[in-house]
Amino acid sequence: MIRLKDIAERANVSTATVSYVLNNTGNVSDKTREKVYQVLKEMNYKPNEIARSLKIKKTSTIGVIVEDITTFYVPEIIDGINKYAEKLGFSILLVNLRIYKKLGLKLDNIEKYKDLIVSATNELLSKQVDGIIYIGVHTRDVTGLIPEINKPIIYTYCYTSSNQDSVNYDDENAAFEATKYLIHKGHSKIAIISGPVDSVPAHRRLIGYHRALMDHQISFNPAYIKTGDWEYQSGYEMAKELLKNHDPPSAIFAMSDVMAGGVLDACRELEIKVPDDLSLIGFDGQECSWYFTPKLTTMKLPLGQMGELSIKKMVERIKQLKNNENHSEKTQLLCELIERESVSCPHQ
Amino acid sequence: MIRLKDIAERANVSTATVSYVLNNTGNVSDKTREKVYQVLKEMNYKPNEIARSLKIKKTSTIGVIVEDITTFYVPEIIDGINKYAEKLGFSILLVNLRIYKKLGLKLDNIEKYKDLIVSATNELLSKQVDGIIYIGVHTRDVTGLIPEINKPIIYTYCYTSSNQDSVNYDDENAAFEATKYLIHKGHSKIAIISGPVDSVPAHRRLIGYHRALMDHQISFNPAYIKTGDWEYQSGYEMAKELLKNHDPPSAIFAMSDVMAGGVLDACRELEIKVPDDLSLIGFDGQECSWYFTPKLTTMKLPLGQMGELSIKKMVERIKQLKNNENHSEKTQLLCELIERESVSCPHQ
DNA sequence: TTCTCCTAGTTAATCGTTTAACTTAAACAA
DNA sequence: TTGTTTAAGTTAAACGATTAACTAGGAGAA
Repeated sequence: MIRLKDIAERANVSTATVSYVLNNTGNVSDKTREKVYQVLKEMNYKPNEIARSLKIKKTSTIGVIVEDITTFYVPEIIDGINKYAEKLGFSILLVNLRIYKKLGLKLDNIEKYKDLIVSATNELLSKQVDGIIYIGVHTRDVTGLIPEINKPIIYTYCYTSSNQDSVNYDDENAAFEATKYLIHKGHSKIAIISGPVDSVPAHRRLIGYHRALMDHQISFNPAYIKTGDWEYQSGYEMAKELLKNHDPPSAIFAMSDVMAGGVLDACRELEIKVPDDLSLIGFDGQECSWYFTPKLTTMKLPLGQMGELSIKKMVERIKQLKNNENHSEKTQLLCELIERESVSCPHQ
Repeated sequence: MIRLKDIAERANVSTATVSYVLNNTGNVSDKTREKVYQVLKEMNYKPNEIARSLKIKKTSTIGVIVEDITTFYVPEIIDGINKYAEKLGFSILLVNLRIYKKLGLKLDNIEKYKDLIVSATNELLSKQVDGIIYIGVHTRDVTGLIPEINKPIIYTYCYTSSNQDSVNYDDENAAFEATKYLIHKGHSKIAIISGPVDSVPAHRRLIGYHRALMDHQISFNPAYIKTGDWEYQSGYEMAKELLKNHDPPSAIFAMSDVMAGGVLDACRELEIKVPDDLSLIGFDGQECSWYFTPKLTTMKLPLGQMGELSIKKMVERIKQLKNNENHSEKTQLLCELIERESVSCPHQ
């Protein structure tokens, strides 16, 4: 490994001079600078960032903690983070908690959950990251899960009720827009398959749904509200309940694409044609929803944007921390409706 | 930030003693050890791994380069890497080339391609990673793309004709098994929708397909071989060509799940029922194939295993490098057939 | 008593950078 | 001529760990 010192010796200057050349600081004559550049190239010098980090006390590395990298929304968020991290010269130290594999889908062992997060945080802190981005599960409130550290933390794809930075999408607005879309298509018998009752995003989306109905003077029918658990099977079952109703809805808004997948399978069994006999709108904008039959109309989450915004905010906070400022802000991004084939105007 | 020195002062010992306690080396009396432990806990000490890395010349960090983190196979490979990296105390420095976003799907600007890889490698080298895992595109030969470095490189999900370490799956065997499965179901008119002619894996799979036919004395019909480009649209078009044939196949083997998706849409248009009138088998085992109608029978890639094996091999190589040994090996893993609903026995 | 060996520590150099503080010599002003 | 300023370097002390080499003191042997 070629060191700065080797360059200095070969170029007959001090290590300081080489360092000044590399960092474009200090007073170096053009002649010396040229000479140093030449030797640098000759010896194919690559700076040791570890040594540099130790001295300047920053690593230009940010830690990204994800609960499970194989869940559909994670890669796009990371991609968004990357997009800007690269421009700004930040590297990404990735910690994949593999939390579902370790604790099961329910995540009910909260102590173990916390332990995993604490040790991930410690790992990142030991490696002297300049900040941490936490990509959680949107469904869960992560307040108090990550220990206080004196470095910026940005939460994305998860809620925290403490006054910390977070980047999310606007659940209420997205549900409002989805419902409004169905109403504008002429539907008034609009059912909804929600997430679990104790879920924050499910709750907010329900509010958006109600608001859209009220805005259009559509009376609210409690029989049209079903509670699922985000997964396929619950979509399937709730659809059956809805469609066997004596006054079935003409449209269903499923709060996840995979529940919408379950609805479609229920419809096939009951020989109900989508979108001819029933309109269906999903939520998430997962790639797989394009392959549904019919191709699913859905609300696409702004995942890439969330990643981008997270890293931008991170860099801002790092700067502010240096000036001893202390800000934080919760940001909500808008979702985008993707019109495909699963919604049409109702009969008659 | 609490330093080792702070601990030493508070415990009235030298920094060396503290270091010996932390690393469980040297001669330290039980009494002193206890005292140090106590202070360590009191002050909530977290070692500075950057300083440590500088001194011991290893970072316990491996660089993972991916061409595009949003492609379907990447997260599962990373998850596999993580599984073992964590146990062994390695962190992951992730570089996402975002290569499709930068160079387009064709990747024909080979110089720019190389540039991106070189600068990713330099970044990782500067950060002193102990080795690099390169997750490529299976379809492309990456020989010569990554510069020679004196640290282990493991290639996975890509070919390299040089004698470097690689971890892949066995294309020929997978195609052989898929074809054999159709034959055992009673099919003999088996068409195949291949990847591009110049693609190494497509070529190998074709060999496996041929071998299965030959093994069962089924004559080979050139009209049953179509060339796609792995994408949906080509599956759709090639299916139409095959099915309009005067002697259409009773089964189609599509070399990617998304091409199989195209086949299904073609069948819907032509009112051909899958699996009743036509059997279909895919390749990849992407999650979305479960949501196809009917649910797709497909060959699942051993992605998690590939990740695991990559990191295992990496650790082995790091150890060997210390002893100045120099080995390398190309490993191929088996795919697994997932039986779902898109294959049945042929009529009459 | 004297010598040797152990045990339990300490001292200080080192890893590869950065950078404050210093030096030297030339340029310029009065 | 002398003094001041500036440009272009150099020197050496950090950064926070590790570890080879050393030391001091006690135990045991001869």
